Parts: sequence; C-alpha cells; structure tokens
Amino acid sequence: MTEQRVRTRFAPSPTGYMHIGNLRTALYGYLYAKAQKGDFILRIEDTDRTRYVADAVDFINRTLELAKIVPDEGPDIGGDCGPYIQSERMDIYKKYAEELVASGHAYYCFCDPDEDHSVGQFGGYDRTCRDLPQEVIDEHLKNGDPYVIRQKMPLSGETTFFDVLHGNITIPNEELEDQVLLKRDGMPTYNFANVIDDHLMGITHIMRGAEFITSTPKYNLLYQAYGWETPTFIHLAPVMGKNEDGSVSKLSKRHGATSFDDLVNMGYLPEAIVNYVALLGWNPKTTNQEIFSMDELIAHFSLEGLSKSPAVFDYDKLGWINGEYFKAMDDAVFAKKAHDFAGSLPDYLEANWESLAALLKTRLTRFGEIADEISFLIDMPAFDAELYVNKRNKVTVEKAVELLPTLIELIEKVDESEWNNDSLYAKLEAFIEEKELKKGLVMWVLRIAVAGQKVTPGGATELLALLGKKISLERLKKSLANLQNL
RNA sequence: GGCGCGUUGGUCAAGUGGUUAAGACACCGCCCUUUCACGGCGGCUUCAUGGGUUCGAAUCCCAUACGCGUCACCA
Repeated sequence: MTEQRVRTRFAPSPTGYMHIGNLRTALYGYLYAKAQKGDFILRIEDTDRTRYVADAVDFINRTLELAKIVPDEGPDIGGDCGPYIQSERMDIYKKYAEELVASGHAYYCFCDPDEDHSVGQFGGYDRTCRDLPQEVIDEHLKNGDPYVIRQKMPLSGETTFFDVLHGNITIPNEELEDQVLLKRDGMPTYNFANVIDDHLMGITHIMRGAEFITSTPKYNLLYQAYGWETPTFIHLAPVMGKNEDGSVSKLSKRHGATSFDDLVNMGYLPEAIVNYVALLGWNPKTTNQEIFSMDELIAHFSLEGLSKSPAVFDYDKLGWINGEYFKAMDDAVFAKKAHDFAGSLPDYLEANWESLAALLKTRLTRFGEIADEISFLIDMPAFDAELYVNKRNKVTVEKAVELLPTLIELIEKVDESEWNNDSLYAKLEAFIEEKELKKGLVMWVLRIAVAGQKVTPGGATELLALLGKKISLERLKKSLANLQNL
C-alpha cells in the first residue's frame, strides 16, 4: 500500500464570525496536515443562501491570516480541485445526485416542504415518495414541478464507521432518515456537498465537531454507493463555556467573547489565542511544555493527543498564556502594540509611553486592561486617607502628614535635568539613610500621595518620573492639603 | 422519547493492570521587594456511583447516574 499524501480541510460557512470552536477545528486540521507534510484546504460552504453574509470570505481569510493558519488551496489561492466555493459547484452536485438516482440509491421527492411529513413525536421524514411509479415521476419532471433528491436509506441492518478518537461507532439503519441531498433551489445540503467535495478534493482526514457523529453513517452509505474510499474521521469534542451557576454548556455568546475577533479586540495576542486553543482538547504527551509557537505546535502535533471529552474555555489560563507572550516580547514591540489600546493620552504619558509600557508588561493579562491600569495617571483618584495606612511598613495617617512636607521639599529641589527614576531613587535613599527611616515607610507615603491609589504599576519613584516634576508636585501638595484638612 | 457520545482536582490535563495518581492555570501561604506584578519555595483539592474480572483496577467488563449531541430543503 502506497503512502497517501495527507489532505485536510477547513470548511466554514460564511457567517462573518469565527467561533473559537471553529478556529480550533481549523487549527487541528492545519497542524495535522503540516505535521504530515500534507495539504490544508480551505473550502467555503455557502449552500444556505438565506444565511449568506457579505464579505464573509474576506473575513475568513483575514482571520486565518491573523491566526497564521495558511491554506495550501482555497478560493483566493486556487489549486487543482477548484472551485473552492460550493455555490460555484452546483452542476457538479446535480450530476452526482442524479447518478445516485440512476443507481437506485436516491430518489426524487415532490412533497410540499410545508406539509407535515414527520413521523412520531420527534419528526423524521416518512419516506412518502420512495416508491413513486416511474410514470408519476416523469410526469412531475415534465411539468417542471419543484423537487428535492433524497438519499434512500436501508431500512434494516446497521452501519458502522471508524472514528480515530471514538473507535467503531455503530448506528441502526432505521435511525437514518432519507435525508435531502439536493434542495429545491438546486443547492446541495451540507451532508451531500461534503461527501462529494471531500472526495473530489482528495481529503484524507475529516476533522469536525462531534455533533456530526450521528450523521456520519449517512456519509458512509454515500461513499459506498459511489464506490469511493471513505476518509478517516476525527470527531472533535465541543468547546464548553462555564455558566454563572457553575454548570457548563457549549461555548456561546452568553459566556462572553466566543469568537477569535472578540478575543483579539479584548487585547489577547493572536498567537497566544492560537496557543491556548491548541491546548484546549489536545495534549502534546511527550512534554509538559505549554508555550508553543506555530512551528512547535506542528512539530509536536499528533492525533493521539486529542481529547474525546469536552473542554471548558478558561479565561484565566488564556490570560496566563497571553501574559507569558507579553513577557517574552521585546519592550519596544510591546510598547507599540500596547499603545493601540491605551486610548488618547496626555502629553506627559505620551512622551514617557515606553517606560510606562515597560511597567505594564509584566502586569497585564491582555491589552484591554491598560485603560484601567493607567487611569490614575490621567486623573488623580478621589482622596482617601485610609490608603496611607499600611501595617507592614508601619505607616499611619499621622506619619504621612508628618513626613510629606519634608519629602515635598526634598523633591522640589531635584532639577528637571535629573528628573528620572534612578536619580530620584538615589536621592530618596540618601535621605532615608540620613534620617534613619524605613524605606518602606517613605516610599509608601510618597507613592500613595502621588498616585492616590493603593496598587500601582511601578513604585513611587517610577511614578514620579512618569508624571514629571510639575504634575508630581501638584499631586503631592494636593494630597498633603487633603491630609492636613482632615 | 429513540439513537449516539462523554465522565481523573474549580479549570486544562498526564496516566492504557502494580505510580507517593505527573505538570499547568486558579486559589492560599512564605520568601524576594519602594506597593502590585515578576521570580523562587510550599500548600490545597481528583479517578461520577454500584457491581464484577483479577493476587492487584483510574486503567478491563456490566449496570446506574449525570452531562452533551442528534432526530431541518442549517451547517
């Protein structure tokens, strides 16, 4: 047996929205193909005209590009198996559907879609048109009556297919509906177009959501009817979200951000999202490493590491991974990217952005937190004497009132040319030594007085340097006045 | 309801008959420290339940429970 070149595909419908679960499916398909030195194909499944969203294909392309998932073949790339947009392949589906009718595996159905042909409480088509006499069929066709083509399922026995994750799965044939293959508007259904395209495009491994497990026997029957070799199926467990009551359900809007775009807009780096999503349902087995570049993911990827049970999307872990990416970033690069999320800044922060960004780098979980982190540098928070109280450094309001005037005096003497973290720190240190004070005490009072907030990115002198002499002194004096007026 | 899939700590998970049941996130504590963060050290908490099989079971089998999916001219 010759080694077959691995070909996987990502087949989204153009909705203008890339759900995390879809992104993960695309990623795994890509990783597997690349790990096997095979091809990854992008195919657009736009057979539902009512759902079509303008520019959705561009959107999908942009998203994949951001995620660094690059197809080898696809609508804008071309390839030997095009077109890669299903609405442009209608004649192909029609031909194959008719072939199936001719071979007795499918039949024309003229039922009115608004009529109820369901069976039992839970529906299912009642196979009304299964055995229409040929004359009746010809008559309908001659009149140009609308029709669909349905697959003729065996009524007994069972169908088994193999799934890499779940092993053999067997489903009784009587559970299988005579599903529509070709719709009234001439478009194929998802279940039909998939089989045709996957075969014609030489797809060897099909990765898709576990929700398709139940319909897979219908695929197998189709492959058998055509005498085609069935591809390898890999049904991925869904990505779940945690509800407020602690229960979990399939990740959806109510869980907050659920699309790749949402996450990027919140300030997570695309590569961090991809890294996290890869780990959500896959484990590298041979290593405990958690931070992976795309190349490393490809190098480590194997089907054995895929999990068959659902995984809950965890923002904490995503944030941690994102933070790791931040820490690994070059300061200048980080500053540049972070700036886009900072909003409009006052001049003194704009001028000192690089040093502010350096302070933020190890403290962020995502860029979206920046505004909250730095708002105290733009507007002094409301005065609160309690902030001066700190047990560990033995700071009290009284101590602060006593100490602050001296500190202001000292700082006022620092020349503009020396207004930077190192000199400010050196001068304060000298002062602390001379007066035999505790460093924690002095720095605490100073930091609170200039920041007006308990927790800050950076210490007292870093904040002074950032705010500049003029604003720092204004803030310190205002704080002192507030303290004295108590 | 039928059919199908799933179940190791709060979360992601390793583990494939014999382990002190890895590791990570989160949480808590300690150290470091001009606060916080970073970094370092430590702690907490897990095999859904009940039966088997076996000298021995998280690992194999069977039930039960719970969760999820599916039953469209949507994908």
